[in-house]
Amino acid sequence: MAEETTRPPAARVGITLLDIAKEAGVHPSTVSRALDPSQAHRVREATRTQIRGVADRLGYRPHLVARGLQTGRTATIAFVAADLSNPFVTPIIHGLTGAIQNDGMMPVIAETQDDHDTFAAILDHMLSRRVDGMVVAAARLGDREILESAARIVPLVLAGRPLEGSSLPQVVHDDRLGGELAAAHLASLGHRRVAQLHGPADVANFPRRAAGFSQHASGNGMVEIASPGMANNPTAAEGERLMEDLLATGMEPPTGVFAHNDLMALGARSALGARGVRVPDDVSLVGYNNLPLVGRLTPPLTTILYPSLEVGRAAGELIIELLGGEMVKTHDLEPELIARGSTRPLTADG
Amino acid sequence: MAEETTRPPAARVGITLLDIAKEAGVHPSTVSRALDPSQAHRVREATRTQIRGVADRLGYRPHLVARGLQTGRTATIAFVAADLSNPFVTPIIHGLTGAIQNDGMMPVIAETQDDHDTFAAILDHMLSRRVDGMVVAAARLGDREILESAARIVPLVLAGRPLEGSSLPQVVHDDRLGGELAAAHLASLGHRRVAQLHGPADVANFPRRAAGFSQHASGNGMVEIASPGMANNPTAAEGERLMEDLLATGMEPPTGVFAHNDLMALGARSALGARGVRVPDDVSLVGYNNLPLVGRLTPPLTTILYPSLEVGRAAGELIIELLGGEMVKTHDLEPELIARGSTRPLTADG
DNA sequence: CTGTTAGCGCTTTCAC
DNA sequence: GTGAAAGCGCTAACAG
Repeated sequence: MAEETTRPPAARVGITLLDIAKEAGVHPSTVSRALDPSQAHRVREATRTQIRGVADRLGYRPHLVARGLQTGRTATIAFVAADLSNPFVTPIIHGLTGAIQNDGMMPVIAETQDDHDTFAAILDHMLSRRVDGMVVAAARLGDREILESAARIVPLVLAGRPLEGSSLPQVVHDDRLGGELAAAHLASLGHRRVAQLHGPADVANFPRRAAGFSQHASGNGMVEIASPGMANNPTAAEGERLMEDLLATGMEPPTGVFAHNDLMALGARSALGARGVRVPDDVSLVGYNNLPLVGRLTPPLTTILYPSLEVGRAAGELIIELLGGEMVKTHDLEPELIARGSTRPLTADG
Repeated sequence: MAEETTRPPAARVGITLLDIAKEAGVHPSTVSRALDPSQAHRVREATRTQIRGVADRLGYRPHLVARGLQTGRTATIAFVAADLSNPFVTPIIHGLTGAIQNDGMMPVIAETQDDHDTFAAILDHMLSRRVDGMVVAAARLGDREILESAARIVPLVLAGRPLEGSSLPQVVHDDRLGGELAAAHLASLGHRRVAQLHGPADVANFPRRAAGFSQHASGNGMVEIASPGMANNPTAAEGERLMEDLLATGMEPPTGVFAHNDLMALGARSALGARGVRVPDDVSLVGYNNLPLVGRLTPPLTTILYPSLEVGRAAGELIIELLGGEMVKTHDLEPELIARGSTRPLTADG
């Protein structure tokens, strides 16, 4: 005994396939087919255009959550950064977004703040959201297990920060070569006494840069002044601190300094300026990343190009390949020296 | 006649409530309650701890998509930017993420590239995703209707870019006052001949900054040199172009220049440098935003602080209030002059 | 305190 | 070419 239909419990918020089906006098599944580009050919043309007309008129909008529950895919890629305030991550997000947006996919963003437990919680949460894939730019050495465990469940790509001793798919950048380029550049300018400002050791980029630099330096007769410790974070404040410590040792200062990233280089510049040491007259300074603005500093900063935008794009493409079951062809993006005004030839009196 | 159970069609990927229920010998809904903090008290303690034990042992992870379909909420906030490569948006994302991440919410990011149709498509897509709210930092004048139409469906907050003639909830920043501060600063340094480098007119921030500046300038006996057009985008390249055009007019150049944002100021600096015009010796230069690095330029850039981080955070809080059905108390964030080395008192010979 | 039942909106066999 | 029926995993009435 059919009663009058009662209003559904949840406030009706949108048009559903059922609404269209009723209006068009067909079955919901027919509407589903007519509206799905890959199935539309199974529906007679007349029915199809009629259905589409009704859908447009009613302002139908597919319910991606419902579809996701059915299909198991959410058209969503997790992007996990350590610190969103680092200007180095923005271009990665930018590249990633561009690479996946065309496929209707979008990144969901979270930030670990370089805390392991937060990281673990975020990975877990992303899995609960059933993201289709993850791009991780937050890896530190201690995070390997949680990352590999997540990667067993969903395609996961490392970008921006590599991970020592892991075989996870990643967008590879040759940090070691970057370090070599920095040393080679200083060597070519005649510098002999050099020093590095080290980024944190558990972020794999930095030890690699350090190794490349040291190897080239020692192989070319340069003297590398032992560094006064290591940055806790790769920030300007830490670069400033390290540079101060170096100057405070009282030993003869280096004529060439390689800071492991641009932010640290900026901090170092401040420390040098405060001591009356001029760049590049007294000290040549090399950074890493080529952040958007460093070319406009006075003097403009010599740096190693890190192709962030391309890294983000490559990560997106990699994820999409992985989703399509394709072979993972690991992308490989080379560093490049950008010589600018913060380095100059060592003169006789320098 | 019970046959042997066949494998479910879709590859089993995770533990479900049903698995736990079977294992624990209770009904799925009891499991649901036991695991939901707000319902757990309705379950006997013994049952509850047992259920939780089983859940932990099995590695249960709630299926947020399924939950979302049932509850109508996705724990997701859309963030729509015009251009993710503008360093001005990162802090907004950062602040937003921080403000909502504690509630288990995360931003999904998309980029309009300042294209109206792309914008419309993105809004539509976000609605299809059933995001719980939207934070929009991409509004241009022509986007009003699509924004208001989206706002009728889901809580929507404007941040970063206001919208003329709209009553959408927004994080308010007083751009007009910012313009006044710039003019007042130049006036206090004795500058009389001034000019503006205008950002695009359909991004509401810029006309407001312009109006504030002009009003204060004319009210204080300054002569504002007519600008050579307007930037198509608020970028360094456009700032450079405008500054070149201004210098190329051949008329006596201004001694004080207000660029509508820092990027344009940087471009202007390059144009000035190329002509041998020194900052601040010949021209005092004021920007807007206080981007992370501009304080470290030589000379450091005088600018108006735009509190991006707080804007992002406030937008997140506003959205959460809106979701909770609270009154919208519009946040209000003031500009602030940051006087640095790119401006200096006008000397007799200047 | 727990089980039953229904259903969120969609896709997807399987029939006809 | 279209309809029927089932079910993705969960929550939320309603009983008892």
